[in-house]
Amino acid sequence: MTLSEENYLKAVYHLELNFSKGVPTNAIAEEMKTKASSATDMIKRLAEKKYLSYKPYQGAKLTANGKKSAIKVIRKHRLWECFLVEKLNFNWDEVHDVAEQLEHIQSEKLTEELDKFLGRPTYDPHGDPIPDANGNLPKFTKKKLSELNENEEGICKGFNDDSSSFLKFLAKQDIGLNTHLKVTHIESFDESMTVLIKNKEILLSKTATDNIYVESKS
Amino acid sequence: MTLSEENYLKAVYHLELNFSKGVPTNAIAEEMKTKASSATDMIKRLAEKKYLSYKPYQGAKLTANGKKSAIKVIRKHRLWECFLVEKLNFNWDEVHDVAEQLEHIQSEKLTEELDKFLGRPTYDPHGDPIPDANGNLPKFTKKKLSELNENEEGICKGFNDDSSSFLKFLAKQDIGLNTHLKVTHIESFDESMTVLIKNKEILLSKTATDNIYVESKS
DNA sequence: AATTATATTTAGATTTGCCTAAAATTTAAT
DNA sequence: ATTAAATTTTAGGCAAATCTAAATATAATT
Ligand SMILES: [Mn+2]
Ligand SMILES: [Mn+2]
Ligand SMILES: [Mn+2]
Ligand SMILES: [Mn+2]
Repeated sequence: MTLSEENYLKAVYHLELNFSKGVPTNAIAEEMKTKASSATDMIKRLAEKKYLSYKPYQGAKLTANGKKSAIKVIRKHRLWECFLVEKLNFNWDEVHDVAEQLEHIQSEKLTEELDKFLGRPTYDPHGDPIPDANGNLPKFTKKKLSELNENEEGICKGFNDDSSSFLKFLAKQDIGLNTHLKVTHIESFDESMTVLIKNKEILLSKTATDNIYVESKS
Repeated sequence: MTLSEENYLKAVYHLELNFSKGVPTNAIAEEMKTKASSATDMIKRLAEKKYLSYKPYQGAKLTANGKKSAIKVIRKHRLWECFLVEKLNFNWDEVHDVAEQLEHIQSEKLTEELDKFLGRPTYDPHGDPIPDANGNLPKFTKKKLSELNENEEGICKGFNDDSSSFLKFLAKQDIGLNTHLKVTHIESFDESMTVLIKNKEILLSKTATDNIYVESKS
């Protein structure tokens, strides 16, 4: 499997969480920052190789095989992110791009030994669960911050957007993994939220609260 | 620079040690396990990009720029080999192929932090010197074991052939980095050597002694 | 139901890296 | 100095991954 094929599989895997039927070509193209025609070509190749099923105009669905392959790549990505943060002094907002490269290194032994070396972590620096060697993901009851009601409390458990700009924004607001927070007010007209964090009240847009996962404390 | 371009630069760098004029196309092709025609194509591209100078039929010579790029890749290769052996329990005879992949990861910060994490090592698990961030190599007065005379003693400091089969052969003979040895006899007709290592006498072919570097103890 | 708009696919090109076979050049041997 | 052998280059093609522009299918409007 080529590097590009792996990236497409990963993209489809992530998108399947948001699409009940097949994942549309356009969604895949957007995720891969490429054109729909390129996506079509690659989807056909991956279908040919039995990594996904595909009917023209009906989108793509990963096969069991494709899902397994995607999860392997995601496992490596998240393990490397742990390594960079915990061993090499990287900040959590600067690991993603390097992990995008490291996730394609092919060596079962390397992945296994890295996992062992890191103490078999279950979550990456962004709170995302790390699949084990068999592809099993730890259970994860995540809820969007935007789903909390006024006066509800929660603990930050992850983020939907892994981009450096969003993570830097969070750092500036003093929001990190396991940060405790309380919703003090929801502005009805634009759904923006006032949140109490470490004795400071901060205002978060709906766009922001949609991308923050919390464990409801109730 | 593409992954393939980096590998060619590295190949030319290593070959320049054995060729006083330009490195012949055939030598590059052989090192890259490809055909002379492919090598010609790539040499032209690298010359176009000013990584090497090239006159048809006269072979290739790295420019200062090309040499710098090659050394950067070699630095990463050897640092990763240290990491695999010292942190991830790899055996020295199984790190090369994985390092061939890892050496292409692009991140100045990663290389620098890895170097720091490993304690700024100066030699890799095979005894090869690791260039520093500026491309400077530690001085290295290596001599082939085959150059020693009868009754001379030496300390093993590195190997020319990094292949798994050769390293496994060395392990079997109990030869490793810093192993002390003494030449007890040289068979004149085929230049094979009898060497005393840890109170055992073993016979080594010329092919073997040409690939073992020692520091003469005299 | 017909029309318009959107999504998707196909057609035709481009770049990188590789291949084989044939031509050209350099080197070695008669 | 010719001829023969080895090396190197050129010519022509192929597969992966991408692109733009045009054609086709599906979805939304009137
Ligand atoms: Mn990431
Ligand atoms: Mn992550
Ligand atoms: Mn190596
Ligand atoms: Mn080495």
